[in-house]
Amino acid sequence: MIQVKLPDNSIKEFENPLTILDVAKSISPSLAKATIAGKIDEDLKDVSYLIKNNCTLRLITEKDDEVLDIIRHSAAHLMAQAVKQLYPKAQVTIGPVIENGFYYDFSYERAFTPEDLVLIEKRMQDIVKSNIIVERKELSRKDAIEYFESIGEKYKVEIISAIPEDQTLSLYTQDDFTDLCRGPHVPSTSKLKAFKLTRLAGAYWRGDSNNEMLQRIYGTAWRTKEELDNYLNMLEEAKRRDHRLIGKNLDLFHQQDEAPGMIFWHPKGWAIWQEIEQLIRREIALDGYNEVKTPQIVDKSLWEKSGHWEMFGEGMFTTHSENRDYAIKPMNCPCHILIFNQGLKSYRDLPIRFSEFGSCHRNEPSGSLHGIMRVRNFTQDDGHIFCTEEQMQDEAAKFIDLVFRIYAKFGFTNVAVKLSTRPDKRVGDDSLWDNAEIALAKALEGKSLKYILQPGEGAFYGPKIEFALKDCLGREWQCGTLQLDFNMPGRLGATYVAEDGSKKTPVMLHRAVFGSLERFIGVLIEHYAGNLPLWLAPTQVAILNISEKQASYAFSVYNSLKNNGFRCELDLSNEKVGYKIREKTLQKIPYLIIIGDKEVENNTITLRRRDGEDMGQVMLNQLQELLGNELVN
RNA sequence: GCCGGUGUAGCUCAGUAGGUAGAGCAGCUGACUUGUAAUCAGAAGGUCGAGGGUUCAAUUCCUUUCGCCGGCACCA
Repeated sequence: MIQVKLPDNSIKEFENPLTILDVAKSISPSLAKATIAGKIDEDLKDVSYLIKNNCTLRLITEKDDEVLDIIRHSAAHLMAQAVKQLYPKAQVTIGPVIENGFYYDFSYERAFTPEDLVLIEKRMQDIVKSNIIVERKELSRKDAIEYFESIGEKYKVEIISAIPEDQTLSLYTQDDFTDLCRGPHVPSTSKLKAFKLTRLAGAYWRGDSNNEMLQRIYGTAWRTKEELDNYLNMLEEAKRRDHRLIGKNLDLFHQQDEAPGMIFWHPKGWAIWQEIEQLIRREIALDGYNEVKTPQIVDKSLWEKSGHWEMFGEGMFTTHSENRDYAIKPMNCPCHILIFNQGLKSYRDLPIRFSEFGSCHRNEPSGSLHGIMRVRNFTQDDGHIFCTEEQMQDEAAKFIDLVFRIYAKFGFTNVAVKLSTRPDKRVGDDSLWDNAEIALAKALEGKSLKYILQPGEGAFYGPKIEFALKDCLGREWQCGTLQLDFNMPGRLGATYVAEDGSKKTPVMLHRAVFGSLERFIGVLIEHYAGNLPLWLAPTQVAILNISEKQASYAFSVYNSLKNNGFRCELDLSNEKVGYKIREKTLQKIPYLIIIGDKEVENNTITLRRRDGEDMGQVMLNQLQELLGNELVN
């Protein structure tokens, strides 16, 4: 007798082993039809899975969240089947599920084209219509290798060879297509109702740039057409929010061929920058930082001592003068140590906190550049804290508070925290790394912060905590960082005199709230879709007259606001007010002031908000109060 | 850096089986003096990313190169 416990805690008893589908059938035919997989105890299984022992079972239908991964994985197989039918010479490699979809990498004699994509998707639809049964079978390694060798799929053979000997291998077959896969999968292709192939790309075999480049096709798949449409709309929305587009339309900055990866900030973009920079200045002053400024170009020997030359020499811009070689600084930390090294430091001086809006250059690979998010010249809101080992945990904790405090001022409250530990390529011995990693973990645990561990992702000189903020579309942007460094101060000869009179090497914390100001502004633009809050808006108020008659009154309103520190512009152009409103609204200016004969007569202005709300007539002093109240930062 | 795509007026884009290009908007000039998301008219605006080749002739074909876009790889 087999007992199967269902989610409502009822127990069904069966005489003989039976499949998950049989259990579903025993409940109702409609449920059997809707069942896509089953969860036996904690494992997802195909509906064909044979239940032999007592277990708990939850039937997975379209309504369950678990079904998404199954659908996406099956969609990847479906795509591979379509590709093999259309292009028999293509070899399949891997096809995993990713966020929102799936991809499959193929080895093929030529690149796929957008036209191919249309054909492939069409063929996928045909296979769905034919309602092909998806069957699972298990094979020994030897048989599996033999099978894939017989059909000429050498990548699959390579994959199987890398799978541990003791693991059972399962194959999934749908009509003429068989793939190696752990599963589970949908029972038949008709379960795949909402998918779309989204893009083509090159991708290295096994993710290694030394390997052959494969043809990757990305797709997305969902439970329903509606979910698919929602996702596609989200992609469209992301396009509309693209900082490169908004940056151009709002005249914030530009980039051009002569300076790839560099930014030309226009007055409006720079106004945003300055607001942010000043805010950080105010906030870190509260936390005891002292701002410094260090040279842009420093002798190569410093970078050799710091270890950067060996590690990142390729990525540094260099120059020379009178037989000396220099590097344009890619980081500020060595220079901050040089400031620390001036004069004798006592333990009583610690912690010392230096901050710098440091303009750094890194010769990033051309293919990695992206708008203002990934550039070759960026400005770190950098800071280095020199302290004793006893102080470092408090300093780490203090910085964590600072990060959350500043993010909140920009409306970011959803922050992911990650701890990255020692990478393969690193400096310093393991005992130093042990201490550093433990200290960071303790600082996080002291704040009861949940964090994600990222083994091997640390910097070459120390482990780090990363702060990634989530924007309104749920996208994650890594910004803040806190890195503990037991190596560089020693390499560059930093010391302080301890209580016992001995010379000791301080611990250094590298830290940045935004990492790159350029990138952060890009994130802000996309998060707000250009509708920046009043305090950040490059132009806060635009004053529009109805006709020439009110020009001088409008000008006096403009002057009054300007003299009170508001960023405003006056539009006396010879256009209809509807035209001016449209123009200024497209510029995403938070407030529009409209001035006609009525306003002149009553000594008022009429206020219209960016979202279109007409706020009626207000007195000028009321306006300043209203705007002032909104500028809480 | 790698794979693929792409580069035409300030912007968004059309176009040429090879015969040196066209629209809308913006800008300019003029008229209109305007009440909450585009008033009308006129004139003007381009080494078709850059270099080389084929050709009587190249923006178009070939080639090199640069930038940009989508991924991959990288990211102190």
